[in-house]
Amino acid sequence: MPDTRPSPYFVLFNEIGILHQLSRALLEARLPDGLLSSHFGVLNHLVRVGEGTTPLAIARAFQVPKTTMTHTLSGCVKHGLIEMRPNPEDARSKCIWLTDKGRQVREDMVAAAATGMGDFAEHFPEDKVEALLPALTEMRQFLDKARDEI
Amino acid sequence: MPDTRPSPYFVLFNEIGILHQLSRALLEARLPDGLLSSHFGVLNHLVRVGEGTTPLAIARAFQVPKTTMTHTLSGCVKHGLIEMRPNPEDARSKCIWLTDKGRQVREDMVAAAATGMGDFAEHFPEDKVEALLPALTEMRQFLDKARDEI
DNA sequence: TATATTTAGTGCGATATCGTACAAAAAGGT
DNA sequence: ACCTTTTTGTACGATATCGCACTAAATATA
Repeated sequence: MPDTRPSPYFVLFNEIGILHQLSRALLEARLPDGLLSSHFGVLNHLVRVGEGTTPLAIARAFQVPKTTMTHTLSGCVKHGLIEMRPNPEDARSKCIWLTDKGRQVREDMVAAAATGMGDFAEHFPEDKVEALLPALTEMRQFLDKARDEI
Repeated sequence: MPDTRPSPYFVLFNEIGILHQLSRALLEARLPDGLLSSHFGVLNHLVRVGEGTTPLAIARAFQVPKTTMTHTLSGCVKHGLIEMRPNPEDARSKCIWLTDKGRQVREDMVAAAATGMGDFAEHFPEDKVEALLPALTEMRQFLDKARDEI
């Protein structure tokens, strides 16, 4: 009789998958027209980490293949949220900058997401969430390294 | 000057997105040929929760749209991992059962994933992971309900 | 019973994701 | 300087995802 009790690791990654699914669906339900959670992620990243980074750096930050990021960025360009300038230090590369519209849209998205987050925040106060972050971040960093090695 | 410091909620969902990305990529790198993390999830679910459930119930469990689950299940059928029988209690519905091959493949997948999990388990012992699960599960359940209401 | 509403699953179309292969530039080795 | 290897971004094709619309069956209502 083989094991049917799942190891906590499977449960963990299963929960993470579902949480990702749910949070994405919930966010996108509140975003305007064709805006996607991936676009939101990029805009947020640019504001937080700083503009002027390259597509590859962004892809690495989100741990998605660079082709995926190319596609996502082209979607942002099509929506007029970002612009791609040549990289003065590397002719192969590009630099990503927010447009004014992109900054504005990001503000709106944050606001929209925040209202949707209200109920959530009531049940899960900031300090409770913050308590989770170190472990999750540590796991992320570990898997990040493992990805290169394994 | 608008806020650039992200709320812990954004960080949380960002980490979850990346963790999902990484764990999926890591798992699929160890799966045979065309097998996908979604297939693995379905097989695992059938073993854990029990066979004979319906496509819709599985879709709800993973919180994906039912069309997505239809597609995933048809992939499993094409790989000979599951079979769909008519639901004796509801002629519209189907019941999902593992095939012998499906059970075998699931065993192999679990083994393959487990070897890849070895390093991870060293750094994150079971009890550390278990300590995280209640909060994550609670969040999942909350968002689950919120999805219907909002 | 007859009709309306809800529910389960699927076909279809649009789009996202991602692996492969590629071109151009950069970096390293001779 | 020349050649090789690595790196950056992209085009392309295959497949996954998912919203919409539909059929058939079940359920609720008149």
